[in-house]
Amino acid sequence: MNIRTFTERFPKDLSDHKTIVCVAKCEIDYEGRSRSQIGEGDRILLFKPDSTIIIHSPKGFKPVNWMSSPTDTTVDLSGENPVIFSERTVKPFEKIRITILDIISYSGFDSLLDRGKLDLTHTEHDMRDYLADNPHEVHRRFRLKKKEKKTKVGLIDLYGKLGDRYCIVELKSVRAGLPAVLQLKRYRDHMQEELNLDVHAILMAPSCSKNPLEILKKEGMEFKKFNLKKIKLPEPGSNLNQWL
Amino acid sequence: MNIRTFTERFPKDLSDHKTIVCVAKCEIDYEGRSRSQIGEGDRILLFKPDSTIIIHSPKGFKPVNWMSSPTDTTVDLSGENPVIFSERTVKPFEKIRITILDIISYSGFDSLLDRGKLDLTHTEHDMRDYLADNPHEVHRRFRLKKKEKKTKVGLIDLYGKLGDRYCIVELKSVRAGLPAVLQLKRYRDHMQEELNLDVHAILMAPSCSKNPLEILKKEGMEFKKFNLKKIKLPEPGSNLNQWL
DNA sequence: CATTAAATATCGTCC
DNA sequence: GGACGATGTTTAATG
Repeated sequence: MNIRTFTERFPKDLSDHKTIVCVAKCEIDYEGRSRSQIGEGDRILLFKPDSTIIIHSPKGFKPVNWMSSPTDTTVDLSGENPVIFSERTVKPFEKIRITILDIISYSGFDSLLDRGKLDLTHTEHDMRDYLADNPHEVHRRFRLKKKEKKTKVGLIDLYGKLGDRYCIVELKSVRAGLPAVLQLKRYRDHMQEELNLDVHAILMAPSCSKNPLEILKKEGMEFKKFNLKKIKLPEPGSNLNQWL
Repeated sequence: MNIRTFTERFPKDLSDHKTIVCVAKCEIDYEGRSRSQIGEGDRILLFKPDSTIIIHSPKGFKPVNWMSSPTDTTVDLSGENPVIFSERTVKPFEKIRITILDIISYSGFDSLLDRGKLDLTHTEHDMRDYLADNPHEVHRRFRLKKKEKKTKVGLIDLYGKLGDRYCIVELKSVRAGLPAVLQLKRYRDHMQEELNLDVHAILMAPSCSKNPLEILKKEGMEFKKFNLKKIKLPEPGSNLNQWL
């Protein structure tokens, strides 16, 4: 595979919705929400049928550059090196220029089909539903009044009462940090102002950072350990299994 | 390319640090911080030399599944279908199982080389440096005392004085929302407690959401519009040009 | 190793 | 389309 073959095969524009996987030595310039430039190097270029472009360096999780759909992508073959040029057609307006210096591999696929639906569980959403169904795991006397109660300063995960005292609960499926503690404090302060009553606030998470935990306690709020991993939840795919 | 060829080519373990790009019909199971399952579909599988695995569906920016380096990845060829199994060797422990149902394309690359260094500009960091050098753009009388001042409740972007009054500045390179406003309020409240003095607080960003802006004003803080795009900054790559 | 905040964050959902 | 919060966020900087 060389550049000549590339110029023959790469679509003039990508409106034919092919998937293209190309390994190439290239340079890349980007301008949009920020700007970037990267010089010569070998990268994996992925052009998706929905016009997404993703460019990976041989290291790391994050693409070195990318363009989110929808984009207009064309290739200019008039110069010495092919130049792929792509512009995002909606806000935020961004553009990228990929100068192809050498083609290492090129493959186009006409009809990749993925009807699979990702079934993701054990997220914070599952935690919230589980505790709404099992309020005693929040507190022996907790009675739920509302899941995801909207307020002017944000969404309270669980809202209810402890005896005749109001109680709000903030949930984190991963270790809680300062933002989580402040989020809870903000909800509590807002509700206390709203109700003109003392409101009990509980943070539930598998763990909490040290400094934020101190702040939480100083503010008279409560931390309660809760690990989603220890809870029996339907396995991913069980929604399908019901049909078998 | 068929499964037999795949079983011949795919390394028994990936310790030889090849880059592998493979398009395959597959099923994927993941378990770690959460759990996921996805049934049969055509996907692009990328195995990087640093043991990163990224799996893309033909749509969208985000991988449908992935594994961050470092991972131990092996393939089991004993059954009817090859099964790629990968485990993360450090926290968070995670694992993924990719069952290969059909191979559409397979390419291995021994020596992809990327020495390019991404030069990214027009980020919040550039905004902070620019305003530190041009304090009058914060306020006509602003005198900088410290960039990135550490406090118990976080990092203050710019810290200085307005006449004999203390002043803190929070910067956002993108539209500011509620978190930014509360971040600033937290810094201000902390500093006022610390100094036992009234502290002026300024939020600088290209724009600010409506509700947060109201809260900011009610709290006696100031919003000042600042758009990095309008500022002349060195182009990406200019750090290299110095040497030419 | 934990903490903290940025990111070209992306994505979903509600309004 | 804006606003808001979760994310298997990842990444980088810092103590």
